[in-house]
Amino acid sequence: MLPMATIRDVAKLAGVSVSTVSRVLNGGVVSPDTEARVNAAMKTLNYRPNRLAQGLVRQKTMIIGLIIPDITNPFFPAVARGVEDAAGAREYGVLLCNADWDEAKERFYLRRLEEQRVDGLVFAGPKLSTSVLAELPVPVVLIDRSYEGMDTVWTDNFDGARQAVSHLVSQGCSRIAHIAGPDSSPSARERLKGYQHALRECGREEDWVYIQEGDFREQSGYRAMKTLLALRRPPDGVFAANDLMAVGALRALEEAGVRVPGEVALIGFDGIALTEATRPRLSTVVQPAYELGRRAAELLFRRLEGDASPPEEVLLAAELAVRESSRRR
Amino acid sequence: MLPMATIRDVAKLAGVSVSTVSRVLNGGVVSPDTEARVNAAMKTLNYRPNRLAQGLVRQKTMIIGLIIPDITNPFFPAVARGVEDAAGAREYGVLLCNADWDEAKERFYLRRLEEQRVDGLVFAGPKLSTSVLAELPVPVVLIDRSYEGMDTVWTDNFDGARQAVSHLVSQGCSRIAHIAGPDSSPSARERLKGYQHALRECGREEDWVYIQEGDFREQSGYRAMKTLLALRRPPDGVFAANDLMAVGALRALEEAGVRVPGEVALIGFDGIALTEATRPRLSTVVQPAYELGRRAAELLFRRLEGDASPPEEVLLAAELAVRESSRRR
DNA sequence: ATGAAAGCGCTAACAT
DNA sequence: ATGTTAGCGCTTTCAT
Repeated sequence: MLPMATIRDVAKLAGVSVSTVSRVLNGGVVSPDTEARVNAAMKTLNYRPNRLAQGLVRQKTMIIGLIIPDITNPFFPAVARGVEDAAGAREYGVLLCNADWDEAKERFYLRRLEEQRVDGLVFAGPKLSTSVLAELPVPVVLIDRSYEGMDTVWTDNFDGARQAVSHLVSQGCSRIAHIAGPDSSPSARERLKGYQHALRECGREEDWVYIQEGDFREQSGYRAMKTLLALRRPPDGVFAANDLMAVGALRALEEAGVRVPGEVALIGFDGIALTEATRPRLSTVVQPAYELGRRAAELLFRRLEGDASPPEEVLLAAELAVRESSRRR
Repeated sequence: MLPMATIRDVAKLAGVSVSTVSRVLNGGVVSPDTEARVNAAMKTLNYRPNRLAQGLVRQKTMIIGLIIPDITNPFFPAVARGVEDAAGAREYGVLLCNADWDEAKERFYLRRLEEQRVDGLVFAGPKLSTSVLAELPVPVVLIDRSYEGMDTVWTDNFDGARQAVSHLVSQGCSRIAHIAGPDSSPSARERLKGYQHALRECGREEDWVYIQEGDFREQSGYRAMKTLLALRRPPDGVFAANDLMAVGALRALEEAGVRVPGEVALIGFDGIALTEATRPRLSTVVQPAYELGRRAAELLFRRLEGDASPPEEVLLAAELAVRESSRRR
């Protein structure tokens, strides 16, 4: 538990100057003989270079920030893991922040990360005005939300939703409902648009009456489905804007004794593990969550390495996974 | 995107010395008048104190490390969230590391965190020898594994397992199997012991022949259950050492057309969200994952505040959640 | 109440 | 090939 050795201690023990030690640390020219002595000294002192001090002079901390809404939400662990793997490979650390879909918290953590002088930032919070993000003194990559002039990586939510609805149509559904996400979420809005577009394409705008807004949580899917079932002519196909709400809808269906997919075909969005555990297994539009995180971090590192090309918008494909809850034929 | 203002810039603009600025920053004695001028200067320069520089002189970084096996494993997000909440409340940041149950990675990240001069560490990796952890120059709190002389917080795995088995007995099971976790996991070993103990208590050691070892993953639970079903006299009750393996077992049971809980009663361990999505819903022993993380972090902060009392072992209770997969009467 | 100056542990010119 | 030195941005005595 003694104070950690400094570069000075190493220098003294090895009988050289601190700059020589710094050189062996950072790969400068050093005679093999001194290098050996320095390394020996480092070992006996169990020396660890101080990243704070390095950061202060080099003006980089080798830390990036990651702001997400909530790591306990099943969509984000894979995102975080993707970011961490990309960072770890480059000797970067990741500072994790849970902002709870709360603008004040997003702001709070942003400030903290500024004070920490993180070298860059992956931001997956939906609330904070993008203009404040654009003014940050470090590169930022957005996840799941675009903004003119900033780097973004996101899933093609519009197309994913379109695929889901087309699939329901192909299964013979004639009244297709949508349990939408909160209007404040950019990706929820895209999914809603994709739903509307797909129906318009086959001349069925009248189904739009079956739109219910939820908040991405299981309970809201349950309630929305209850509402839909109480209609005079209930839908026979339901596209939920995320899996959690789809699971809630499934529960409502089950309680009402409605056969799935027989009477109502159901599909979700995200591709979380839960979808494989339900019976029937839940069809879903799989988001490449890990890739989302990894690509975002990799784009960030390209910026950190000096790439000054115009802002990129990386659009990752969503993939339809047809399982039991929507398969009728 | 201009370089961030320093304390010097603030001092100059406010017409005072840097030490005065530092005083208003840290609550020293300053005349109301100068304080106002300094604050104004900070605001116009959008000044953010540099935590690196502060850390270098104060010898603390306000960062703690968190080493876990894998954030995408459904048990850990809640743990991480607990740690983060406790840390955030004290203005600390959390550096997240995924060590993948891999000793080399645990070692690697440990080194990284040392270099980062984190003020302390919550360690949930199962592999690394505890003696190296005990020698760290900063306080460490272990999760889910105890070690003589170190702070630990963990779930009462032994008692949780005992509860699970007693419950199966009470449901009339006469041949109770255990799908164990890997022997390398301390908590898996405790659960196995709890299973054995409970059976011994009612004189049924003979059931021990029904022990199958898995690796905590879904697939291994599936395979273990297959093996058990192939037996001449298969078990009529199964306690899986975690929920993921229980889900796998459930799948095997379903494929074999075995009624659950009618012919085989099943119970898992952990209390992950998946257990509510299966049909039948999976009974389980709920671990207080969030609390595990929160308490670990809080114990760590007590140490950081100078508490030098003897090492603590915090044992959190596991709670039996009886759902459909094991309820027979 | 305020300022001057030393130093936290390191890197990066600049010398030699 | 190696050493000397001036900072990086801050806190903290010690003066005044």
